[in-house]
Amino acid sequence: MSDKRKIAEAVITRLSIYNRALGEIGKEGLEIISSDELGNRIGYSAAQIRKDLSCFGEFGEVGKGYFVQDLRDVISHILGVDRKWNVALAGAGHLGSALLAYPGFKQWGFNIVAVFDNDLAKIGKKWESIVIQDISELAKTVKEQDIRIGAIAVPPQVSQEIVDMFTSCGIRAILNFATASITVPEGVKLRNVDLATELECLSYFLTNEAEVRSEVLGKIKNSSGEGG
Amino acid sequence: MSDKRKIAEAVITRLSIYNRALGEIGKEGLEIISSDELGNRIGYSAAQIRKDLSCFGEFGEVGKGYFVQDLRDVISHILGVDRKWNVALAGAGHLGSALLAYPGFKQWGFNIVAVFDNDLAKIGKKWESIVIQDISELAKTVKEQDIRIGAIAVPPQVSQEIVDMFTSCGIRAILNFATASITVPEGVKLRNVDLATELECLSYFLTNEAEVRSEVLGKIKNSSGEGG
DNA sequence: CAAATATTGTGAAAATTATCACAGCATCCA
DNA sequence: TGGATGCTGTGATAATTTTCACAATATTTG
Repeated sequence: MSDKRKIAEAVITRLSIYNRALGEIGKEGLEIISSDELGNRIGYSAAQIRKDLSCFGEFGEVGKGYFVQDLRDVISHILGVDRKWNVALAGAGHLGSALLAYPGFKQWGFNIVAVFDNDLAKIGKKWESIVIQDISELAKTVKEQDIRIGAIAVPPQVSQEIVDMFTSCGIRAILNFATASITVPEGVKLRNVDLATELECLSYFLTNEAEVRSEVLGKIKNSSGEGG
Repeated sequence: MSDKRKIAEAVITRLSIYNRALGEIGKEGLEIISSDELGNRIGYSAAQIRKDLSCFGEFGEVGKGYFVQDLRDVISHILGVDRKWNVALAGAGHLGSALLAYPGFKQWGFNIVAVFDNDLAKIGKKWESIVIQDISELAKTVKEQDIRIGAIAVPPQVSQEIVDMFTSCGIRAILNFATASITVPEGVKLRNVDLATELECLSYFLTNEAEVRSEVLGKIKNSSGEGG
Protein backbone atom coordinates (compact mmCIF):
# COMPACT_ATOMS: atom_id res chain seq x y z
CA MET A 1 0.00 0.00 0.00
CA SER A 2 2.71 2.44 -1.03
CA ASP A 3 3.57 3.31 2.50
CA LYS A 4 7.34 3.68 2.30
CA ARG A 5 7.93 2.17 5.70
CA LYS A 6 11.09 0.19 6.15
CA ILE A 7 11.44 -1.76 2.92
CA ALA A 8 13.52 -4.91 3.22
CA GLU A 9 16.72 -4.92 1.25
CA ALA A 10 15.70 -8.22 -0.31
CA VAL A 11 12.71 -6.47 -1.85
CA ILE A 12 14.99 -3.92 -3.51
CA THR A 13 17.25 -6.66 -4.80
CA ARG A 14 14.28 -8.38 -6.37
CA LEU A 15 12.95 -5.15 -7.87
CA SER A 16 16.25 -4.83 -9.68
CA ILE A 17 15.85 -8.35 -11.02
CA TYR A 18 12.24 -7.76 -12.04
CA ASN A 19 13.35 -4.65 -13.83
CA ARG A 20 16.00 -6.42 -15.83
CA ALA A 21 13.59 -9.17 -16.77
CA LEU A 22 11.07 -6.57 -17.87
CA GLY A 23 13.73 -5.11 -20.11
CA GLU A 24 14.18 -8.46 -21.84
CA ILE A 25 10.46 -9.00 -22.06
CA GLY A 26 10.03 -5.60 -23.60
CA LYS A 27 12.68 -6.39 -26.20
CA GLU A 28 10.70 -9.49 -27.11
CA GLY A 29 7.83 -7.20 -27.99
CA LEU A 30 5.50 -8.27 -25.20
CA GLU A 31 3.44 -5.36 -23.94
CA ILE A 32 1.64 -6.92 -21.01
CA ILE A 33 2.75 -9.58 -18.56
CA SER A 34 1.11 -11.17 -15.54
CA SER A 35 2.88 -11.63 -12.24
CA ASP A 36 2.53 -15.34 -12.82
CA GLU A 37 4.38 -15.34 -16.11
CA LEU A 38 7.04 -12.93 -14.91
CA GLY A 39 7.57 -15.14 -11.91
CA ASN A 40 7.97 -18.23 -14.05
CA ARG A 41 10.68 -16.59 -16.08
CA ILE A 42 12.86 -15.53 -13.20
CA GLY A 43 12.04 -18.10 -10.57
CA TYR A 44 9.96 -16.14 -8.12
CA SER A 45 6.37 -16.73 -7.11
CA ALA A 46 3.63 -14.51 -8.48
CA ALA A 47 2.61 -13.65 -4.94
CA GLN A 48 6.13 -12.56 -4.10
CA ILE A 49 6.21 -10.21 -7.04
CA ARG A 50 2.82 -8.71 -6.25
CA LYS A 51 3.71 -8.28 -2.56
CA ASP A 52 7.00 -6.60 -3.43
CA LEU A 53 5.32 -4.18 -5.80
CA SER A 54 2.56 -3.48 -3.31
CA CYS A 55 5.16 -1.87 -1.06
CA PHE A 56 5.20 1.01 -3.51
CA GLY A 57 1.75 1.24 -5.02
CA GLU A 58 -0.68 -0.43 -7.39
CA PHE A 59 0.71 -0.81 -10.84
CA GLY A 60 -1.22 -3.67 -12.37
CA GLU A 61 -4.52 -3.97 -14.17
CA VAL A 62 -6.88 -6.47 -12.62
CA GLY A 63 -7.67 -9.28 -15.03
CA LYS A 64 -4.87 -8.18 -17.33
CA GLY A 65 -1.47 -7.91 -15.75
CA TYR A 66 1.21 -5.25 -15.92
CA PHE A 67 2.12 -3.02 -18.84
CA VAL A 68 5.74 -3.97 -19.33
CA GLN A 69 7.04 -0.54 -20.22
CA ASP A 70 5.04 1.25 -17.55
CA LEU A 71 6.12 -1.12 -14.82
CA ARG A 72 9.69 -0.77 -15.95
CA ASP A 73 9.48 2.98 -15.71
CA VAL A 74 7.94 2.76 -12.28
CA ILE A 75 10.58 0.39 -10.93
CA SER A 76 13.36 2.44 -12.51
CA HIS A 77 12.01 5.45 -10.72
CA ILE A 78 11.72 3.62 -7.41
CA LEU A 79 15.29 2.39 -7.72
CA GLY A 80 16.44 5.84 -8.70
CA VAL A 81 17.99 4.56 -11.91
CA ASP A 82 16.07 6.98 -14.12
CA ARG A 83 19.01 9.32 -13.71
CA LYS A 84 22.80 9.16 -13.88
CA TRP A 85 25.09 8.57 -10.94
CA ASN A 86 28.75 9.54 -10.74
CA VAL A 87 31.02 6.93 -9.26
CA ALA A 88 34.55 7.16 -7.89
CA LEU A 89 36.76 4.11 -8.10
CA ALA A 90 39.54 3.58 -5.58
CA GLY A 91 42.20 1.16 -6.73
CA ALA A 92 43.62 0.85 -10.25
CA GLY A 93 44.85 -2.73 -10.05
CA HIS A 94 43.61 -5.66 -12.09
CA LEU A 95 40.12 -5.58 -10.70
CA GLY A 96 39.91 -1.81 -10.86
CA SER A 97 40.93 -1.75 -14.49
CA ALA A 98 38.41 -4.43 -15.36
CA LEU A 99 35.66 -2.44 -13.67
CA LEU A 100 36.73 0.69 -15.51
CA ALA A 101 36.74 -1.09 -18.85
CA TYR A 102 33.42 -2.79 -18.18
CA PRO A 103 30.79 -1.14 -20.36
CA GLY A 104 27.93 -2.27 -18.14
CA PHE A 105 28.35 0.48 -15.59
CA LYS A 106 27.86 3.28 -18.05
CA GLN A 107 24.97 1.49 -19.74
CA TRP A 108 23.18 1.23 -16.44
CA GLY A 109 23.76 4.91 -15.75
CA PHE A 110 26.66 4.58 -13.34
CA ASN A 111 29.57 6.61 -14.70
CA ILE A 112 32.99 6.09 -13.25
CA VAL A 113 34.25 9.64 -13.48
CA ALA A 114 37.34 9.40 -11.29
CA VAL A 115 39.92 6.78 -10.42
CA PHE A 116 42.35 6.92 -7.51
CA ASP A 117 45.45 5.04 -6.54
CA ASN A 118 48.48 5.56 -4.33
CA ASP A 119 50.98 4.02 -6.75
CA LEU A 120 53.15 6.80 -8.19
CA ALA A 121 53.76 4.70 -11.28
CA LYS A 122 50.07 4.80 -12.09
CA ILE A 123 49.14 8.31 -11.07
CA GLY A 124 48.84 10.62 -14.05
CA LYS A 125 48.36 7.77 -16.54
CA LYS A 126 45.25 7.82 -18.63
CA TRP A 127 42.86 4.90 -18.56
CA GLU A 128 39.73 4.79 -20.61
CA SER A 129 40.00 8.59 -20.92
CA ILE A 130 40.28 9.07 -17.16
CA VAL A 131 43.48 10.24 -15.56
CA ILE A 132 44.38 8.30 -12.46
CA GLN A 133 44.63 10.65 -9.51
CA ASP A 134 46.50 10.50 -6.28
CA ILE A 135 44.31 9.26 -3.49
CA SER A 136 44.96 12.49 -1.64
CA GLU A 137 42.82 14.32 -4.19
CA LEU A 138 39.81 12.16 -3.46
CA ALA A 139 37.87 14.58 -1.29
CA LYS A 140 38.33 17.50 -3.64
CA THR A 141 37.31 15.53 -6.73
CA VAL A 142 34.32 13.94 -5.06
CA LYS A 143 32.93 17.35 -4.32
CA GLU A 144 33.81 18.90 -7.65
CA GLN A 145 32.34 16.10 -9.71
CA ASP A 146 29.28 15.49 -7.59
CA ILE A 147 30.26 11.88 -6.94
CA ARG A 148 27.72 9.99 -4.85
CA ILE A 149 28.93 6.40 -5.03
CA GLY A 150 32.33 5.00 -4.15
CA ALA A 151 33.69 1.70 -5.41
CA ILE A 152 36.57 0.06 -3.56
CA ALA A 153 39.00 -2.23 -5.35
CA VAL A 154 42.07 -1.90 -3.19
CA PRO A 155 43.93 -4.48 -1.09
CA PRO A 156 42.07 -5.43 2.09
CA GLN A 157 44.64 -3.83 4.39
CA VAL A 158 43.80 -0.34 3.18
CA SER A 159 40.10 -0.78 2.43
CA GLN A 160 38.93 0.65 5.75
CA GLU A 161 41.08 3.70 5.16
CA ILE A 162 39.39 4.27 1.81
CA VAL A 163 35.98 3.83 3.36
CA ASP A 164 36.82 6.50 5.89
CA MET A 165 38.00 8.86 3.18
CA PHE A 166 34.85 8.26 1.16
CA THR A 167 32.49 8.73 4.04
CA SER A 168 34.25 11.77 5.42
CA CYS A 169 33.76 13.61 2.15
CA GLY A 170 30.05 12.87 2.08
CA ILE A 171 29.73 9.64 0.11
CA ARG A 172 26.89 7.59 1.48
CA ALA A 173 26.90 4.58 -0.86
CA ILE A 174 29.84 2.22 -1.18
CA LEU A 175 30.40 -0.85 -3.28
CA ASN A 176 33.21 -2.84 -1.77
CA PHE A 177 35.13 -5.50 -3.67
CA ALA A 178 37.82 -5.90 -1.04
CA THR A 179 37.71 -9.02 1.04
CA ALA A 180 37.62 -7.46 4.44
CA SER A 181 35.16 -6.70 7.19
CA ILE A 182 34.86 -2.97 6.99
CA THR A 183 32.51 -0.77 8.94
CA VAL A 184 30.66 2.33 7.86
CA PRO A 185 29.00 5.07 9.94
CA GLU A 186 25.27 5.25 10.43
CA GLY A 187 23.51 6.46 7.32
CA VAL A 188 26.03 5.04 4.87
CA LYS A 189 25.00 2.09 2.73
CA LEU A 190 27.61 -0.56 2.09
CA ARG A 191 27.27 -3.43 -0.35
CA ASN A 192 29.97 -6.07 -0.39
CA VAL A 193 30.88 -8.09 -3.44
CA ASP A 194 32.75 -10.84 -1.70
CA LEU A 195 34.23 -13.39 -4.05
CA ALA A 196 35.78 -15.42 -1.27
CA THR A 197 32.40 -15.91 0.36
CA GLU A 198 30.76 -16.78 -2.94
CA LEU A 199 33.33 -19.43 -3.68
CA GLU A 200 33.21 -20.77 -0.16
CA CYS A 201 29.46 -21.18 -0.39
CA LEU A 202 29.95 -23.20 -3.54
CA SER A 203 32.61 -25.23 -1.81
CA TYR A 204 30.23 -25.92 1.06
CA PHE A 205 27.53 -27.16 -1.23
CA LEU A 206 29.88 -29.37 -3.19
CA THR A 207 31.26 -30.82 0.00
CA ASN A 208 27.84 -31.22 1.49
CA GLU A 209 26.32 -32.91 -1.51
CA ALA A 210 29.30 -35.22 -1.74
CA GLU A 211 28.87 -36.08 1.92
CA VAL A 212 25.20 -36.80 1.50
CA ARG A 213 26.07 -39.11 -1.35
CA SER A 214 28.79 -41.00 0.47
CA GLU A 215 26.65 -41.09 3.58
CA VAL A 216 23.96 -42.92 1.70
CA LEU A 217 26.51 -45.30 0.27
CA GLY A 218 28.34 -45.49 3.60
CA LYS A 219 25.24 -46.56 5.49
CA ILE A 220 25.32 -49.83 3.63
CA LYS A 221 28.69 -50.77 5.10
CA ASN A 222 28.84 -48.66 8.22
CA SER A 223 25.99 -47.97 10.60
CA SER A 224 27.35 -45.23 12.88
CA GLY A 225 30.48 -43.15 12.71
CA GLU A 226 32.11 -40.33 14.57
CA GLY A 227 33.03 -37.67 12.03
CA GLY A 228 36.75 -36.88 11.78
CA MET B 1 23.23 -29.71 17.81
CA SER B 2 25.21 -30.80 14.76
CA ASP B 3 22.20 -32.22 13.00
CA LYS B 4 22.95 -31.36 9.40
CA ARG B 5 19.36 -30.69 8.49
CA LYS B 6 18.73 -28.07 5.89
CA ILE B 7 21.20 -25.33 6.73
CA ALA B 8 20.21 -21.89 5.50
CA GLU B 9 22.46 -20.37 2.91
CA ALA B 10 22.75 -17.25 5.05
CA VAL B 11 24.38 -19.36 7.75
CA ILE B 12 27.02 -20.54 5.30
CA THR B 13 27.66 -17.01 4.13
CA ARG B 14 28.22 -15.94 7.71
CA LEU B 15 30.49 -18.87 8.45
CA SER B 16 32.70 -17.69 5.65
CA ILE B 17 32.79 -14.24 7.20
CA TYR B 18 33.52 -15.61 10.68
CA ASN B 19 36.32 -17.63 9.21
CA ARG B 20 37.97 -14.69 7.58
CA ALA B 21 37.69 -12.65 10.76
CA LEU B 22 39.23 -15.50 12.71
CA GLY B 23 42.14 -15.43 10.28
CA GLU B 24 42.76 -11.79 11.07
CA ILE B 25 42.34 -12.36 14.77
CA GLY B 26 44.80 -15.22 14.64
CA LYS B 27 47.33 -12.98 12.89
CA GLU B 28 46.98 -10.50 15.72
CA GLY B 29 48.17 -13.25 18.03
CA LEU B 30 44.92 -13.73 19.92
CA GLU B 31 44.37 -17.36 20.85
CA ILE B 32 40.90 -17.26 22.32
CA ILE B 33 37.90 -15.15 21.45
CA SER B 34 34.34 -14.98 22.75
CA SER B 35 31.31 -14.89 20.51
CA ASP B 36 30.65 -11.45 21.91
CA GLU B 37 33.97 -10.01 20.89
CA LEU B 38 33.94 -11.72 17.50
CA GLY B 39 30.48 -10.33 16.93
CA ASN B 40 31.55 -6.81 17.80
CA ARG B 41 34.34 -6.95 15.27
CA ILE B 42 32.23 -8.02 12.33
CA GLY B 43 28.86 -6.63 13.20
CA TYR B 44 26.88 -9.70 14.13
CA SER B 45 25.31 -10.52 17.46
CA ALA B 46 26.95 -13.03 19.75
CA ALA B 47 23.76 -15.07 19.76
CA GLN B 48 23.77 -15.21 15.98
CA ILE B 49 27.29 -16.56 15.93
CA ARG B 50 26.58 -19.17 18.56
CA LYS B 51 23.37 -20.25 16.86
CA ASP B 52 25.11 -20.56 13.52
CA LEU B 53 27.89 -22.66 14.97
CA SER B 54 25.44 -24.81 16.86
CA CYS B 55 24.16 -26.10 13.52
CA PHE B 56 27.38 -28.06 13.26
CA GLY B 57 28.43 -28.92 16.80
CA GLU B 58 29.82 -27.50 20.00
CA PHE B 59 33.14 -25.82 19.52
CA GLY B 60 33.44 -23.40 22.42
CA GLU B 61 34.55 -23.64 25.99
CA VAL B 62 32.04 -22.44 28.54
CA GLY B 63 33.32 -19.44 30.46
CA LYS B 64 36.21 -19.06 28.06
CA GLY B 65 35.26 -18.69 24.41
CA TYR B 66 36.59 -20.28 21.24
CA PHE B 67 40.13 -21.25 20.43
CA VAL B 68 40.75 -19.14 17.36
CA GLN B 69 42.84 -21.64 15.43
CA ASP B 70 40.65 -24.59 16.31
CA LEU B 71 37.46 -22.83 15.31
CA ARG B 72 39.09 -21.74 12.11
CA ASP B 73 40.02 -25.30 11.28
CA VAL B 74 36.53 -26.49 12.07
CA ILE B 75 34.84 -23.87 9.91
CA SER B 76 37.30 -24.46 7.09
CA HIS B 77 36.39 -28.11 7.20
CA ILE B 78 32.67 -27.40 7.25
CA LEU B 79 33.02 -25.09 4.27
CA GLY B 80 35.20 -27.63 2.49
CA VAL B 81 38.00 -25.13 2.05
CA ASP B 82 40.60 -27.32 3.68
CA ARG B 83 41.30 -28.65 0.20
CA LYS B 84 41.88 -27.30 -3.30
CA TRP B 85 39.21 -26.82 -5.93
CA ASN B 86 39.76 -26.61 -9.64
CA VAL B 87 37.83 -23.90 -11.42
CA ALA B 88 37.04 -23.37 -15.09
CA LEU B 89 36.54 -19.85 -16.34
CA ALA B 90 34.35 -19.15 -19.34
CA GLY B 91 35.00 -15.79 -20.96
CA ALA B 92 38.37 -14.14 -21.47
CA GLY B 93 37.22 -10.55 -21.74
CA HIS B 94 38.05 -7.73 -19.38
CA LEU B 95 36.35 -9.27 -16.41
CA GLY B 96 37.66 -12.75 -17.17
CA SER B 97 41.22 -11.51 -17.38
CA ALA B 98 40.89 -9.63 -14.11
CA LEU B 99 39.59 -12.74 -12.41
CA LEU B 100 42.43 -14.77 -13.83
CA ALA B 101 45.02 -12.25 -12.68
CA TYR B 102 43.45 -11.91 -9.27
CA PRO B 103 45.70 -13.66 -6.76
CA GLY B 104 42.91 -14.14 -4.24
CA PHE B 105 41.45 -17.20 -5.89
CA LYS B 106 44.60 -19.25 -5.64
CA GLN B 107 45.25 -18.06 -2.09
CA TRP B 108 41.85 -19.27 -1.03
CA GLY B 109 42.39 -22.63 -2.68
CA PHE B 110 40.40 -22.04 -5.83
CA ASN B 111 42.67 -22.62 -8.83
CA ILE B 112 41.55 -21.45 -12.20
CA VAL B 113 43.05 -24.25 -14.28
CA ALA B 114 41.30 -23.63 -17.59
CA VAL B 115 39.95 -20.65 -19.52
CA PHE B 116 37.58 -20.81 -22.46
CA ASP B 117 36.44 -18.37 -25.07
CA ASN B 118 34.90 -18.47 -28.52
CA ASP B 119 36.99 -15.64 -29.96
CA LEU B 120 39.49 -17.09 -32.43
CA ALA B 121 41.81 -14.16 -31.82
CA LYS B 122 42.16 -15.21 -28.20
CA ILE B 123 42.21 -18.97 -28.47
CA GLY B 124 45.69 -20.39 -28.16
CA LYS B 125 47.07 -17.31 -26.44
CA LYS B 126 48.66 -17.78 -23.06
CA TRP B 127 47.39 -15.88 -20.06
CA GLU B 128 48.92 -16.23 -16.66
CA SER B 129 50.42 -19.51 -17.83
CA ILE B 130 47.07 -20.87 -19.03
CA VAL B 131 46.34 -21.34 -22.69
CA ILE B 132 42.90 -20.10 -23.68
CA GLN B 133 40.92 -22.96 -25.16
CA ASP B 134 38.05 -23.08 -27.59
CA ILE B 135 34.76 -23.36 -25.78
CA SER B 136 34.13 -26.62 -27.62
CA GLU B 137 36.84 -28.28 -25.56
CA LEU B 138 35.10 -27.44 -22.31
CA ALA B 139 33.59 -30.86 -21.58
CA LYS B 140 36.79 -32.74 -22.27
CA THR B 141 38.94 -30.44 -20.15
CA VAL B 142 36.50 -30.36 -17.25
CA LYS B 143 36.72 -34.11 -16.99
CA GLU B 144 40.46 -34.38 -17.54
CA GLN B 145 41.31 -31.74 -14.99
CA ASP B 146 38.75 -32.67 -12.37
CA ILE B 147 37.13 -29.27 -12.50
CA ARG B 148 34.24 -28.89 -10.05
CA ILE B 149 33.42 -25.20 -10.22
CA GLY B 150 32.56 -23.08 -13.24
CA ALA B 151 32.88 -19.32 -13.39
CA ILE B 152 30.97 -17.41 -16.04
CA ALA B 153 32.23 -14.08 -17.34
CA VAL B 154 30.67 -13.99 -20.80
CA PRO B 155 28.11 -11.61 -22.30
CA PRO B 156 24.59 -12.18 -20.97
CA GLN B 157 23.25 -13.44 -24.30
CA VAL B 158 25.40 -16.56 -24.16
CA SER B 159 25.49 -17.11 -20.42
CA GLN B 160 22.69 -19.66 -20.37
CA GLU B 161 24.47 -21.61 -23.09
CA ILE B 162 27.60 -21.78 -20.95
CA VAL B 163 25.58 -22.85 -17.94
CA ASP B 164 24.15 -25.70 -19.97
CA MET B 165 27.59 -26.78 -21.13
CA PHE B 166 28.92 -26.68 -17.59
CA THR B 167 26.06 -28.62 -16.10
CA SER B 168 25.95 -31.21 -18.83
CA CYS B 169 29.55 -32.15 -18.16
CA GLY B 170 28.92 -32.64 -14.48
CA ILE B 171 29.69 -29.29 -12.91
CA ARG B 172 27.42 -28.64 -9.97
CA ALA B 173 28.67 -25.29 -8.70
CA ILE B 174 28.59 -22.13 -10.77
CA LEU B 175 29.67 -18.60 -10.04
CA ASN B 176 27.95 -16.29 -12.50
CA PHE B 177 29.13 -12.77 -13.22
CA ALA B 178 26.87 -12.27 -16.21
CA THR B 179 23.92 -9.98 -15.69
CA ALA B 180 21.21 -12.34 -16.74
CA SER B 181 18.55 -14.54 -15.19
CA ILE B 182 19.88 -17.97 -15.85
CA THR B 183 18.46 -21.24 -14.63
CA VAL B 184 20.23 -24.36 -13.49
CA PRO B 185 18.92 -27.92 -13.09
CA GLU B 186 18.07 -29.38 -9.71
CA GLY B 187 21.17 -30.23 -7.73
CA VAL B 188 23.32 -27.50 -9.22
CA LYS B 189 24.29 -24.57 -7.02
CA LEU B 190 24.37 -21.16 -8.64
CA ARG B 191 25.70 -18.00 -7.06
CA ASN B 192 25.25 -14.75 -8.89
CA VAL B 193 27.57 -11.80 -8.59
CA ASP B 194 25.32 -9.14 -9.99
CA LEU B 195 26.91 -5.74 -10.21
CA ALA B 196 23.84 -4.13 -11.72
CA THR B 197 21.73 -5.17 -8.76
CA GLU B 198 24.37 -4.03 -6.28
CA LEU B 199 24.56 -0.61 -7.86
CA GLU B 200 20.81 -0.34 -8.12
CA CYS B 201 20.44 -1.10 -4.44
CA LEU B 202 22.85 1.73 -3.68
CA SER B 203 20.92 3.97 -6.02
CA TYR B 204 17.69 3.10 -4.20
CA PHE B 205 19.15 3.96 -0.84
CA LEU B 206 20.60 7.24 -2.04
CA THR B 207 17.31 8.18 -3.62
CA ASN B 208 15.37 7.08 -0.60
CA GLU B 209 17.51 8.88 1.92
CA ALA B 210 17.41 12.02 -0.16
CA GLU B 211 13.63 11.79 -0.27
CA VAL B 212 13.39 11.30 3.46
CA ARG B 213 15.57 14.38 3.89
CA SER B 214 13.61 16.62 1.61
CA GLU B 215 10.39 15.26 3.07
CA VAL B 216 11.44 16.41 6.50
CA LEU B 217 12.46 19.79 5.13
CA GLY B 218 9.40 19.92 2.92
CA LYS B 219 7.06 19.42 5.84
CA ILE B 220 8.04 22.82 7.11
CA LYS B 221 6.74 24.57 4.03
CA ASN B 222 4.31 22.07 2.68
CA SER B 223 1.95 19.91 4.67
CA SER B 224 0.83 17.32 2.13
CA GLY B 225 2.30 16.45 -1.22
CA GLU B 226 1.81 13.97 -4.02
CA GLY B 227 5.23 12.50 -4.77
CA GLY B 228 6.53 13.21 -8.25
C1' DC C 1 36.35 -23.60 49.77
C1' DA C 2 32.80 -20.24 48.37
C1' DA C 3 31.46 -16.32 45.94
C1' DA C 4 31.93 -13.65 41.81
C1' DT C 5 32.60 -13.63 37.01
C1' DA C 6 32.62 -15.18 32.22
C1' DT C 7 30.74 -17.47 28.48
C1' DT C 8 28.62 -21.32 26.05
C1' DG C 9 24.56 -23.79 23.98
C1' DT C 10 19.77 -23.76 23.43
C1' DG C 11 14.63 -23.66 24.18
C1' DA C 12 11.28 -20.11 23.86
C1' DA C 13 9.73 -15.73 22.15
C1' DA C 14 9.77 -12.18 18.86
C1' DA C 15 10.39 -10.44 14.43
C1' DT C 16 10.64 -10.87 9.81
C1' DT C 17 9.61 -12.83 5.39
C1' DA C 18 7.08 -15.63 2.20
C1' DT C 19 2.97 -18.05 0.85
C1' DC C 20 -1.92 -18.80 0.57
C1' DA C 21 -6.33 -17.85 -0.67
C1' DC C 22 -9.85 -15.05 -2.01
C1' DA C 23 -12.76 -10.70 -2.64
C1' DG C 24 -13.25 -7.72 -6.21
C1' DC C 25 -13.03 -5.97 -10.64
C1' DA C 26 -12.23 -6.06 -15.71
C1' DT C 27 -12.73 -8.52 -19.90
C1' DC C 28 -14.37 -11.96 -22.98
C1' DC C 29 -17.88 -14.63 -25.18
C1' DA C 30 -22.29 -16.33 -26.31
C1' DT D 1 -27.13 -9.18 -20.85
C1' DG D 2 -25.05 -12.52 -17.89
C1' DG D 3 -22.03 -16.11 -16.81
C1' DA D 4 -17.24 -17.67 -17.16
C1' DT D 5 -12.50 -16.42 -16.91
C1' DG D 6 -8.22 -14.02 -15.58
C1' DC D 7 -5.52 -11.53 -12.59
C1' DT D 8 -4.55 -8.00 -9.08
C1' DG D 9 -3.94 -6.44 -4.25
C1' DT D 10 -4.05 -7.84 0.33
C1' DG D 11 -5.42 -9.78 4.92
C1' DA D 12 -4.52 -14.00 7.12
C1' DT D 13 -1.51 -17.74 7.75
C1' DA D 14 2.65 -20.28 7.66
C1' DA D 15 7.52 -20.62 7.66
C1' DT D 16 11.85 -18.97 8.62
C1' DT D 17 15.24 -16.34 10.97
C1' DT D 18 16.88 -13.74 14.70
C1' DT D 19 17.01 -12.38 19.33
C1' DC D 20 16.32 -13.17 24.18
C1' DA D 21 17.21 -15.15 28.38
C1' DC D 22 18.99 -18.40 31.28
C1' DA D 23 20.67 -23.03 33.08
C1' DA D 24 24.94 -25.07 33.13
C1' DT D 25 29.63 -25.04 33.80
C1' DA D 26 34.41 -23.40 33.94
C1' DT D 27 37.62 -20.07 35.93
C1' DT D 28 39.29 -16.59 39.03
C1' DT D 29 39.84 -14.46 43.45
C1' DG D 30 40.32 -14.11 48.25
